[in-house]
Amino acid sequence: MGHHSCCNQQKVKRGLWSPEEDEKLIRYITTHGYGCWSEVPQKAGLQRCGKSCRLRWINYLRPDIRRGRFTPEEEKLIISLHGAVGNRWAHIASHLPGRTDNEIKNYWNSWIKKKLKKPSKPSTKTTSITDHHQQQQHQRSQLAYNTITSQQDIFFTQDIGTKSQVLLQDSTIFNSPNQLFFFDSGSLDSMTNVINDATNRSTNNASLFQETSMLNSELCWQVDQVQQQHQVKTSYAIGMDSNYLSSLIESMVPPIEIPRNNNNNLIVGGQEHNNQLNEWSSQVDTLQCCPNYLFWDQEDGSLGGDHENIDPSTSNNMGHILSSFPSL
DNA sequence: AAGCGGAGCAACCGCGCACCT
DNA sequence: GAGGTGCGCGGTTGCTCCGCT
Repeated sequence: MGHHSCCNQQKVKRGLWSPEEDEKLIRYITTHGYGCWSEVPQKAGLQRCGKSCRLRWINYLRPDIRRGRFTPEEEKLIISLHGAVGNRWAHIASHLPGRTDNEIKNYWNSWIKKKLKKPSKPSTKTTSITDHHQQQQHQRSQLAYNTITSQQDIFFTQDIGTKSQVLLQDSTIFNSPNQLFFFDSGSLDSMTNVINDATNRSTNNASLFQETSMLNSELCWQVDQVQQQHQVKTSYAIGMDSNYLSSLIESMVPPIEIPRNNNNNLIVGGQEHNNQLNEWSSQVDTLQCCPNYLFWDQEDGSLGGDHENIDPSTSNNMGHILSSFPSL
């Protein structure tokens, strides 16, 4: 990849924009539109590179920019979306009209720093979260849980394992009656196979992971308050990226034997798997799981709309999910 | 009042992707 | 297909402001 020619010019100005420059840019774009950004500075009489003009316009000068404090609703949405898509600020911003990715990013960075400085609520139940990254994720999850207090909270989450782990650790999380969790999606074939396989081999937990075939199509995991004591009555599992499998299974799988061959590799569908499946299954092996945590019931609700082709990795689809989300 | 440090935020940098030639 | 260019995005930097000592 070569350098961008517009940014190599010696005479381009950098640093803060003056009001005169702002005015020139606004005047030009409002009359001509921006078209090709690399041509904007020349045509607008600015000694800036096109990139700089674009950034200034998008992040500051656009007429539809909303400034000022983030509302609690916006905060919640940011938290939820960040849980779902991570640091994809542009995607998050697309769900917050008038807010820019830069603004959200800055807000998150300062906000998260502030929150993390506060001593986190010590967990009453101890589970081996020794890894630093896991601790960070755990903190983030706790943060989300502590922050979101409405009755019907929605979590869009990538770190499904962390959250489910937290759920299992902390019964107070179940105090909210209808919490919904969205997970990023990916191929579920192998996971479904594993779960099916594991379920078939489980004698004591036949009710677990019922209807695992639905894993391929559904996207929501609903926690029902009725089932307190760390038991989830109605759970909808959904498309998950393979990256999340380990922690998910870690938290959900009942204490069953995962079939392995002599090389300690996982056997799924008669085939040996020595990839991620082994990673998570090894964690499963060592984790203490409550046998009655999860029930996978037949899906009887719908997120609304046609989500056959949902690709949660795109903001549009996430927007679709959000907009079609049923009011509970 | 001056110095210092942290918070907030605007802007830059570097990379990846898409498109065009 | 390869190279050039434009755009968009996430990460980072550095400036300004403000509170504290």
